[in-house]
Amino acid sequence: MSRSDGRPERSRPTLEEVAAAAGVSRGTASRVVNGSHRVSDATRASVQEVVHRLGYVPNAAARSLVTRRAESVAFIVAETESRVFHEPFFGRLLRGASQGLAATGLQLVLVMAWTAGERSRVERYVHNGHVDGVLLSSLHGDDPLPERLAASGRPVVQAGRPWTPLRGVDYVDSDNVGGARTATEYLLRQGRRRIATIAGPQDMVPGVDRLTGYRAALRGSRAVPSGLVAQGDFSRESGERAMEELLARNPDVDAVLAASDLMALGALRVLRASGRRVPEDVAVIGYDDSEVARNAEPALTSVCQDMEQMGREMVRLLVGRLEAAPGGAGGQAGGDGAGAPAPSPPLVLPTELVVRASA
Amino acid sequence: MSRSDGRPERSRPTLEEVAAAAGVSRGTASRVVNGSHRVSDATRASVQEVVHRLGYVPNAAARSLVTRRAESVAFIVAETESRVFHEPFFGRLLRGASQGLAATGLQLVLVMAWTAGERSRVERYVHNGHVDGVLLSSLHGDDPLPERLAASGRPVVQAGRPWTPLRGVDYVDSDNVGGARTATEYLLRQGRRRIATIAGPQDMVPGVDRLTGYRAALRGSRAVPSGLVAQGDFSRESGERAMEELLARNPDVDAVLAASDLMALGALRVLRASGRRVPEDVAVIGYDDSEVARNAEPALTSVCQDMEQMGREMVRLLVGRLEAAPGGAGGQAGGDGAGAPAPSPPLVLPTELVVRASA
DNA sequence: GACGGCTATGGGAGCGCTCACACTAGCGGA
DNA sequence: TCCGCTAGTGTGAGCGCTCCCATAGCCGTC
Repeated sequence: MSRSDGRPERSRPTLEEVAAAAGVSRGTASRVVNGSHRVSDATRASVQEVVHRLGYVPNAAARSLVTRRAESVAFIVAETESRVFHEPFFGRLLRGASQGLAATGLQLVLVMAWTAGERSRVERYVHNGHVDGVLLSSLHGDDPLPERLAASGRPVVQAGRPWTPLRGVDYVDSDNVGGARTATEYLLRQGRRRIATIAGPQDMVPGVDRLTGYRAALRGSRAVPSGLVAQGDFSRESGERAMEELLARNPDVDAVLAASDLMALGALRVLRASGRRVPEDVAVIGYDDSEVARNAEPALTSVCQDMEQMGREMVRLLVGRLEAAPGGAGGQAGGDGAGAPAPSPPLVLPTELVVRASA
Repeated sequence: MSRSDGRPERSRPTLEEVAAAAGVSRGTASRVVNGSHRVSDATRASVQEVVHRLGYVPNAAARSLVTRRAESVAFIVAETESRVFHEPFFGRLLRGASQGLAATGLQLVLVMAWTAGERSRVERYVHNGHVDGVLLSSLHGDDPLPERLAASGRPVVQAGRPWTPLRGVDYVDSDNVGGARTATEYLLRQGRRRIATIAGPQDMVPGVDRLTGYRAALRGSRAVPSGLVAQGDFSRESGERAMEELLARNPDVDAVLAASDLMALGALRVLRASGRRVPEDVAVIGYDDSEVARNAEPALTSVCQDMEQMGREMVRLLVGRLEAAPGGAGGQAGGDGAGAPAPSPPLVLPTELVVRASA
C-alpha cells in the first residue's frame, strides 16, 4: 500500500481501495456507501471509518455509467444573462425550484442559453446524460428548444404554457387570463370607464393571455373597449413609449393595466410628466407584483403570481416523471406503445390582485 | 439488428452499434466522432452518415470515466437566489464568463449555494467530478468553501481577493482601493472638503478595500477625515440609514462616497428629503456603475468596474489551469513535490470614474 | 439431524467509452 | 528484392462503479 508512506496519494481512492483497507469486498463497500441496510453494524462502521480517513468520494461518471442517472437537473433559461438578471421573477422561480429540490438528492444547475452556440451546446449537454431532467423558462413564441430537449427522452417541465401542446413537455402555467380579467374588473368596479392596456409582446404566451383577460372583462361592459391597446416588450422604456402613444390617441383615458410592473413604472413616469395624478386622474395596475411595484411612487397595485410556488410545482412534476421513469433515458420520446408517458394534466396556478396606492 | 424493424429502438445507440452499422470498428468510429484526422475521408463520411441517421450522441459518463474530464465548469455563487438577482453585477460577471468559455467546448453551469445543505451538496458535486473547474463568487469573510472546493484537486478561480491567500485558489480582483481613492480625489479636486463615506460591510474584502482607498485619499489633505464614516451592507435601505446617521452627526457634509450604487441611491433619497440639493449642496458618488446609476435622478457619478472583463479573465485563468493539468483531478492539492501548482500572479483589474450629474 | 430460510458477504459481468498498441497495405529508397 | 516508414484500421484492456447471483454461516423446525 503506497498510501502509508509519506507523500499523499496522487489520485483519489477508489471503492476497491476502500474495500481493501477495510478488509471487505468492493460490493460490501458499495453497499455501505449507498446506505444499504443489509450490512452488519460492525462492517458498516469500519468501512465508514476508512471512507472518512481516505477521503473517499464516489466517482460520479462511473456510477452514472451504470445507474444511468446523473442525480442532477438543469434549469435552462433561454435568455441572455442581462435579461435574466433584470426580470425580477427569475430569482423567485429559481428559489422555488431550489426549495422543491432540497428534499431530493438532486443538484440544480442553471444554464443560460441564448446564442445559437449556447443552445446547441446545452442540447448536447442534456442528450449526453449530464442531467436527468430539465426545467425550462422564458421562451419566445414557438421555440424548438423544448421539443429538442424532450427528444433526449428526459422529462422536461416548462414554466408557462407553450403555444401548442408539446409531446414530452409538461408545464405549469399561471392564470394570466384570470389575472388580467380580475384586475380589469376591479378597475370597472372603481368606476373607471376608459380603461387602456399596455399589452406584452404578442409572440409570448403571457403577453397574449393577459390581453385576452383584459378584453374578456371589458366585453359587455360600458367601458370603451377599442383603440385603447398599446404594446410593449415588458421593459420600462417600452412602457413609456406605449403610454405616450395611448395619451396621444386618447387623452381622456382614466385607467391603465400594464402587462408588467416595469411597463407600469414607465407609464407612471409619463403620466406624471403629462401632469396627470395617479390614481386620481388615471389608475395604474401592474403585473408581477415585483419589488419595484412595492417601491414605486405611488406604490403599484399589481397582479401577484406566486413564482416560488410555480418553481416548486415544476419540480414536483419533474420529480414525479423521474420516479416513474424506468431507467435513465427512456428512448426517443416517441413510441406509440404502452410506454408512452401520458402528459400531466396542465397545472394552472391562481393569481391575486394586490391593491396598493396606484389604483 | 432490431433497429431495422418498425418500432424505434428503446435505448440510445452506442458507439459499437454505430461502428457495426458503418462497417468499421469501434475505435475508428470513436476517431470520427472525436474528430481525429487519421481517418480516410470515405470512412469518415460513412460513419458521420450513420451517426446522423441513428441520432448517436456520446455517453458523457462513459467518456468522462476514461478521460477524467467532464467538459464543464461550474460558476458557484455562495448567495441566495434573491440576493444574486438583485446585485446587478452578477449578470455581467456571468456574461463575461460565458463569453470567455464560448471558444472552448466547456459548458458553464451556475449553482447557487447558500444553505448548509446546498453547500455540502455542491461540494460533493465538485468532488464527484461533475465539473472540471470552479468559478466562485460572492464570499463573505473567510468562507471555508473555496478551500474545500480546491481540495478536490480541481482548479478554483475566485472573483475578488480572498482575505488570506488560499492554496489552490486563484483570483481576479478589481482595484477597489484605487477606485475609491480616485473617486475621493476627484471630490477633493472639485473643492469638497467635508467628504463622508458610506462604507460596505467590513467582513467583505471590497467593503474594506474601498474604505481603505477613501482614507488613503484623505490622508494629508485639508478635508476633515474623521467621524464621516457610516456603514451599510450594500443595499439601498442600509444606504438610507447610513446617510441619516451621517447627517445627524455632521449636517455640514458636502460630499458622500458610497461603496455601492444602491447605497448611493438611498443616500440620494435621504438628502433630497432633508432639503439638500445634489450636487449643489452635497456631491454623491456611487460604486459599480450599474444600470441604476445611469437611471438615477440625478444620474449618478460612479466608479466603474468592468465585470465582464473580470468574468473573462477568470475563465482565462481557469482554462489555463485546465490545460496545464495532467489528467483530471490532480490529487489532494497539497503535495510539496514538483507537481505543486504555482499560484497565478494576482490579477487586479483597473477601475474608472464615470462622471455624471451627481458629483 | 437434515433441511429450508434468512442474512451478510464475495465476486463476476458489464455499463460505453478512450487509449495504447498491434497490425496491414502500400510506397519509396537502399 | 527487401526493408523501413507511414497512413489507416482493428483489438484488448480497463476507467470505477452497481447489480445480480452464488455462497457461507446460522437460526429454528419437524
